Amino acid sequence: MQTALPPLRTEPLRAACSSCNLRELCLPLGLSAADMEKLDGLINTRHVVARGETLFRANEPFHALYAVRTGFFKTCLSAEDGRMQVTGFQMAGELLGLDGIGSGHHTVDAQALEDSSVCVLPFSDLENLAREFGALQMQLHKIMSREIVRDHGVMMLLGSMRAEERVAAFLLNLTQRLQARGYSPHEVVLRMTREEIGSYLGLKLETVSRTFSRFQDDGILDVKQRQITVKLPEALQRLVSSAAC
Amino acid sequence: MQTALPPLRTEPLRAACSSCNLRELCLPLGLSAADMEKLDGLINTRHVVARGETLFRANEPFHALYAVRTGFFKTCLSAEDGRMQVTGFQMAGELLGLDGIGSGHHTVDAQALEDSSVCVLPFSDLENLAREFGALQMQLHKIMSREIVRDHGVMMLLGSMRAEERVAAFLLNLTQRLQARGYSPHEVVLRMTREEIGSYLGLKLETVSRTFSRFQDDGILDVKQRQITVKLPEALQRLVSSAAC
DNA sequence: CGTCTCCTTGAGGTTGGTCAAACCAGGTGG
DNA sequence: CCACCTGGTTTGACCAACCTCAAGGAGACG
Repeated sequence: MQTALPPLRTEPLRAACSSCNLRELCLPLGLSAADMEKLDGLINTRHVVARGETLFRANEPFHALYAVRTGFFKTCLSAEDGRMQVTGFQMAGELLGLDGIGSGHHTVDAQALEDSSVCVLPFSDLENLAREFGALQMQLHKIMSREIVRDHGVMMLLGSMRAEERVAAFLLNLTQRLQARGYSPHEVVLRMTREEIGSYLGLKLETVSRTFSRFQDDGILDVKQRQITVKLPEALQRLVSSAAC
Repeated sequence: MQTALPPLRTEPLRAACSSCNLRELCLPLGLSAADMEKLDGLINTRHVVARGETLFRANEPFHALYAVRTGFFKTCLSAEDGRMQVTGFQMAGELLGLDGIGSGHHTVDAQALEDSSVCVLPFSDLENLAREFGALQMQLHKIMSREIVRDHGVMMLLGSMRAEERVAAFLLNLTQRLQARGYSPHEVVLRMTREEIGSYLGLKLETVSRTFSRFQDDGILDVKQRQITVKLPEALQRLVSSAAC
């Protein structure tokens, strides 16, 4: 728990969307070269967030979306009584802050799980630019819609899957996203604790740990602390898609 | 289960946003009179959906958003293995179809739980209009963002609340939305079955039923089938907000 | 009046939670 | 270099919340 907010390091930034190797995974997807340059003009700061620091917290005023450039985040919703629910894990190319648009203030905490950097997208500028060219508008709408669809998937997970299926689905999702970023889908280094995984999946940390151990006994995984080797991805897939049998 | 799709009754519509008594709860919220008239031009059809019929189904192509005019809907996500998860219940003034924007096809089934009618908002027209005037763009973004925030709340519910708290939160949410529409927050007629409530809350129908019975024994509710009288809303509130004690 | 769907209630079982102890890796300081 | 500490992880024993299965009841409707 941090009490004093460490000031975020802010760097002037020249490297922009048009030269970013994440552009096919991020907001600029589908934009023409000309449009992308206009988007470049909007992004003039990058924030560096050290592991453990928060990019923003619930109730802070909302000004901007953030695109993860490097690193790994979690978003966390806290209830009045102190309970926390991890609502997502974000990696390179993914957007943070969409929850703040509706009310004008953030509703979750966004915390870096490793040293990270983000591009700052001032939201009113983004809306103005989106009015200028439809491709950006469409891309923004798609990203928000996909976040809704992702959330529905998590509801399905939490509402009607058993512990094994939840963990399997979680690992598959993680490996697929890593693969889309050019990493091997077989080697995963977990950036989050068992407790954070458990919170996301609606399980206790002991259950997550036990499930990892069971998967290891079954030859599906190799688990060495946070280093996971997926030996039988198809076994995970089977667990997720036909578990009701 | 319906196999033959009954054709949706479509009516030409003159009554539009500017004269709709839901305008303060729906998309036009915050628009000037002039802007609202432009929005009127976009909405030229209304669909009538009989109880039990679907407005759209997963995998159908996405063309439009739908604003519930009268009636009540559920949205349902189905997994490959046949499991269903109710992802939401929508009442007058709420939007259906946001999930379809990202992929161009719907990802859930939207089924009417009572005879209902909706306004059809062709999405490409809506995007064009949103580019013309920022107030509409902003309102659309806010609605999508609030849907994301709502989903996060459901994750909290499913991930870290016990059965009693889930049911209490569900009833409170329902009564609050009814109150915003001018109904008494004490009298609720449930439009959905125990099984649908259970699916939404990640519980079995028997657990929902037992929880209702317990609340009745505790004097919090009066339950007569689907007619619920909330006698002690503050008891529900207490359950939701301080249940960890 | 029979049938159908939905709801209620009971008895018993299972999954995952709780509590507790021990382990492990990494960092710190003597 | 090693002892110690810390946060995170693993594992076991036990327990309870919720699920499963089953029977019966209440309305709605033809």
